[in-house]
Amino acid sequence: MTKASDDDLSFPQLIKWVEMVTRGEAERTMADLPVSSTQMFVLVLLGQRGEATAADLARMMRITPQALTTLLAPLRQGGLIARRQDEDHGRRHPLRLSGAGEQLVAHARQLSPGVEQRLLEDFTPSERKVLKSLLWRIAKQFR
Amino acid sequence: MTKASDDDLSFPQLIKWVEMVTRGEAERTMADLPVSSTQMFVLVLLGQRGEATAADLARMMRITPQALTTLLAPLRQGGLIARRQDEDHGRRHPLRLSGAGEQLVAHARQLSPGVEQRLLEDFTPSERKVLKSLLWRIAKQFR
DNA sequence: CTCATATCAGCTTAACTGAAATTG
DNA sequence: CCAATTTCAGTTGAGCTGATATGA
Repeated sequence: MTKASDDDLSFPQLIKWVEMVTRGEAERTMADLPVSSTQMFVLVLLGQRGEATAADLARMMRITPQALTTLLAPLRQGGLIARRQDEDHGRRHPLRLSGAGEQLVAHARQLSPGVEQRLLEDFTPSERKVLKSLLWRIAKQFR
Repeated sequence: MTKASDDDLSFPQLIKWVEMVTRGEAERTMADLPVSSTQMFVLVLLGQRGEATAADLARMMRITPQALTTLLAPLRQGGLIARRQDEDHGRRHPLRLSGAGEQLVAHARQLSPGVEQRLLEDFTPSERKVLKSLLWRIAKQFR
């Protein structure tokens, strides 16, 4: 039995640490992709949603709509995202992945298991499943 | 049984999402503290270590030593970190929390349970424990 | 009028690369 | 000479606030 070091860090700090090392690992693995890890996350969320406005995405990520506008700019400019005019609400512009965007997300997805393997090397399949399921329950609240 | 939506996102993306919403929650809770969430994380790591060089911290966080130098600047300038000269290795400068740094970390720690409670509202105590223990095992590899 | 959406402008912070000095 | 540590300089990305325009 180790000396209760699980409690040395609070939940927000633990998440921060794991995110930093995961991002480090992922960015080295996906260095040749034309988007940053945050931009990729926007694409992934959009792919999962099918269609969403910029305001929707900002709420899901808990950042300001302004921050999302700047995140979106290079993605639109790179042709990864398509925008249409909402028929009923003139101010809303629903977004979706373009064909190129879908391809890029699919490509990134193929690289993910390698990242996971390096970080969760000593986890059993069951432990991995439990971890992802618990994380998913947190994220889901912001879907 | 829900339709296996746990697999819709890869592990790196799940972590990214949870970190973003956690950071959002934590920064609103700790808005009056004089450091950002990343700066606080440096302080927390240092507090846990007792003493560490800038190069040590950079390795733990998987960022470049240069990035860490810039993170450190406001912390040293704010008197939250003390630096000493290593007797044996002239180039090494071990760091530790100052009294003010320790106080600030302790204060932030008091605010953490509120953040955790809002994010893990529907988690049982046992589920919270499992989650933190699994996250800790990932982070530990970079200690 | 008010609320939501979208976007422009300007700012700060947190990363990066490249280069240099110092020490073992 | 080489490797590790620290730091300076310059750059980019990702957040923020404030302001503005438009539409339901």
